[in-house]
Amino acid sequence: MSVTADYSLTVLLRKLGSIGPLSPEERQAIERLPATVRVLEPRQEIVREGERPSHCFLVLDGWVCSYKIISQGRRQIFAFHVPGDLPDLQSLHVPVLDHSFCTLTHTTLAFVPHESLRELTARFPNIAALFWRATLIDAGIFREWMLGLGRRTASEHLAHMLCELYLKLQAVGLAQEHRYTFPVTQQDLGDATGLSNVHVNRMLQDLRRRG
Amino acid sequence: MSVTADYSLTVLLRKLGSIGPLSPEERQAIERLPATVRVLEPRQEIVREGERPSHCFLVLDGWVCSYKIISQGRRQIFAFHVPGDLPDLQSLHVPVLDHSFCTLTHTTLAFVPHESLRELTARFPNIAALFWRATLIDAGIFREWMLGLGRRTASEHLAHMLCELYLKLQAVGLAQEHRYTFPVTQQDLGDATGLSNVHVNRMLQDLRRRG
DNA sequence: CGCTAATTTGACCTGGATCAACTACGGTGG
DNA sequence: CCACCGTAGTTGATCCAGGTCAAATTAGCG
Repeated sequence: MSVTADYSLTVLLRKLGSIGPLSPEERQAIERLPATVRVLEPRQEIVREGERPSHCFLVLDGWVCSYKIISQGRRQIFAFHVPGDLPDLQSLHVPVLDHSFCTLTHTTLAFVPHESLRELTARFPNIAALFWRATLIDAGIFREWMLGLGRRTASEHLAHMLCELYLKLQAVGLAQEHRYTFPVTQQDLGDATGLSNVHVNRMLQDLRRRG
Repeated sequence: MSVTADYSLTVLLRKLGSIGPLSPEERQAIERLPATVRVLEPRQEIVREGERPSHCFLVLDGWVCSYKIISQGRRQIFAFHVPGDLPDLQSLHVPVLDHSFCTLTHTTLAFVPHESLRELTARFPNIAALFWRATLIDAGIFREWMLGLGRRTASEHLAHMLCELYLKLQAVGLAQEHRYTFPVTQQDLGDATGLSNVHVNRMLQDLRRRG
């Protein structure tokens, strides 16, 4: 883990801008948020279930996922987080984390003190509303994942997830022309879809065959 | 569907009180919320995916669930809602619903205009914070369901869900001494756990056998 | 070029689905 | 009071999507 002072929070502006309009003052306040930047290797833990973080982290570059592990190493991934996301925003309101976060790729994160975020949202209710809407959008994605986990076939589920990620990346300008780089292991994809890595592999081949 | 003027929102006080403290003024403001009460039969739709509701509904009595249906009648239930819950609170911030709600039992609902709720939360930021925390708690439950859908065995999943419902009912005083009435069909339980009604039946027998 | 992690392939197995019958039970109407 | 019905709950037989295990083949990468 290394620390650097050179960073830019514009990717957050882009994300919030895709949810609703921001005034110039609001943009400025966001850009001036104090942050500590850290660069992490792939597969490193960021915060663990049970901790009480004092900062939220913003993904500047790379991919992160949230997950939980139960007995016998069974793991369920709940979400993939891409640049612009604030994966543990909820720690502002629920002090102890009920799940963990780790990196999937080389990743750059900006850690912002809870206190600064609280000031920001108190001063700009509109930003608070955008954060709130962002979590409601995430809840909608959760529901879609549940539908896939419970009631879709393996290939439907995978196809749906790939499309969803395309849309998510497109919103922050990281995907165009129906293409994007997908730096996730088939094992991880399995942990997200509730499938085994072997079956993920076979279903992906099947989807490729069908276009 | 019948309409009556005789109702009490105290069950909401109880629910919010189990999340955080409420001042006397706040309690009063909640009790004075204008509401239209309706009594519904079991298995009736309340609001459907795609609608733009102008009211939120509060469960006063009975059980409600949120769900989505995909091709070939496959249905996934996302949550069970019991008295004190405001299942579609999110419609305050995301105008069009992405899933549906229906009753499971004879149910009494109070419909509260969005406008009144917006006034309430604007006037009492503490109430807004409690609502916000309530949705974060729900998100935590969503994650637990995903874990069950994706990575737990059928019996683990069922057992977990039954325990969770016990705790939820206990919070509003509807369960004591490790007992509660569970008015849900095995078919519905299957749609919540991603299992078939037949397998739910067998797993319940198995759990009963083991205590 | 060698090492490690990821993907792919094949053989075989199993948890849970499906289908179909049968039972229990609370109405409801005669 | 009983015959009839519709809705859940049970049970049994059979099937298959997806899991498990293990080995083989790439893909990176220092």
